[in-house]
Amino acid sequence: MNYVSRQTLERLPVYLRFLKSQCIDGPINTSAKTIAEALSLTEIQVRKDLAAISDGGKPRIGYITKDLINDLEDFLGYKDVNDAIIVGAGKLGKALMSYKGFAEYGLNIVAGFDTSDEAVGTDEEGKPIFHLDRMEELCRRMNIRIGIITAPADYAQRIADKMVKSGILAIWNFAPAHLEVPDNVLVRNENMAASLAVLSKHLSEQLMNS
Amino acid sequence: MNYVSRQTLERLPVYLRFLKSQCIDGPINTSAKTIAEALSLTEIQVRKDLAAISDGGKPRIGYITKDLINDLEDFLGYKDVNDAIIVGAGKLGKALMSYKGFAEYGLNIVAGFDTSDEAVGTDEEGKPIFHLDRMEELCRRMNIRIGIITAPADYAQRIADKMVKSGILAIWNFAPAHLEVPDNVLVRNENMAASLAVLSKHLSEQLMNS
DNA sequence: TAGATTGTTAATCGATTAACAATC
DNA sequence: TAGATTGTTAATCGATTAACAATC
Repeated sequence: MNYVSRQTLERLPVYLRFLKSQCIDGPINTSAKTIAEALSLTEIQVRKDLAAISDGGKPRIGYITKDLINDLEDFLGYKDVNDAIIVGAGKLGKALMSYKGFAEYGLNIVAGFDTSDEAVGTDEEGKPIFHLDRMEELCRRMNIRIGIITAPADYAQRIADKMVKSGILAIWNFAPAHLEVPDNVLVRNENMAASLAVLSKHLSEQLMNS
Repeated sequence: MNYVSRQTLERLPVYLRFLKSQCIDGPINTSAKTIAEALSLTEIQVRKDLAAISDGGKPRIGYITKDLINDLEDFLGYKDVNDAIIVGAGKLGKALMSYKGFAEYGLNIVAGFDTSDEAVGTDEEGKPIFHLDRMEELCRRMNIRIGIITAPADYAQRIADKMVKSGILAIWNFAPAHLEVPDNVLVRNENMAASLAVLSKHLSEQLMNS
């Protein structure tokens, strides 16, 4: 499979979502132009992205929708299930635990962990919340590779350390904290502050010009 | 104030967070090197970013921590309060409504909206949840400019349209949907599927090489 | 065949990095 | 003064866009 840049990789699920959304009564073929227009991208970019992960479309016809969906799902690994655990069973943590949509992406959150007496021992949509002390053992036993951090920032680094020790290789970090991890471990920050900065900058520019 | 690229803008809150985290007993001065090492960035990048938004540091000394914090907060508008509303009072919506941390960024969620009988009429951390029909009137009356979408994808575009009609200029979209809005309105997608794609790609690469 | 659409090669654009002069 | 650290100008790098040949 070809090399795919970070930017391309992030667009692929967007293409897939669009293709699936039109699939029910959908056209047999879809052109790069159609996709580009629907998603406010350029035709050329869509073609280049798709060239990297599909066997290619046919001139004058476009891509076979069904095959393209298939290729995207293959490449993104949506058909394999990745088990994950989540640390921090506050409101955000519980919201993610009970979100049904992740199944579509092959993400399966198997359990939550916390240290508070209130949370530990309860369930969230049938998913158990254990004490943090039991995390390593469960991760090892179940071969968990993905960890999600929804704990307060002060604990984030310690949790990340614990995750690394438990064999986790990819961390999805919702805490406003920079995490230090070994090279083979990837951290993806869901950086709310960055998003807010972009929103609020746009706002101040808009209001300035009026 | 200088032009600041999207990438720089997204890093600024990270610098600010670091500076604040060390401020209590913190050093009077902070160098670009210190910041870069703490955040796994390069010195040069930090300097260039900071040059755009501060009066500058002093050779051999670095930046005056207190002033730098001040400049960053000014630039990012953390001292002004931006009121916002949120549509979709499910678990994620409620989690965001009750998150105290947004205050630090100058974001103030004033109310939630939903259509379900269960949610409408209730409170979340003292913030009322109204019926969606009342959104436009409240936005107009309170001059709301920021809207947050935490509703199912199927409703996202209709909600966005309603937000635009209500005078909202910046939309923070958590729904897995592409939104069409006028040019003067900015959409920031919190694209979970993109994050998962990056995590899962890393994982498959790591597991392949072992 | 004609023409729409693909994939690729080259050009452009913008962000990051390097080199270096300025200065406390 | 010497040397650490700043800010700026130039070089590099990578992603996007444009141009165009290939083809169904």
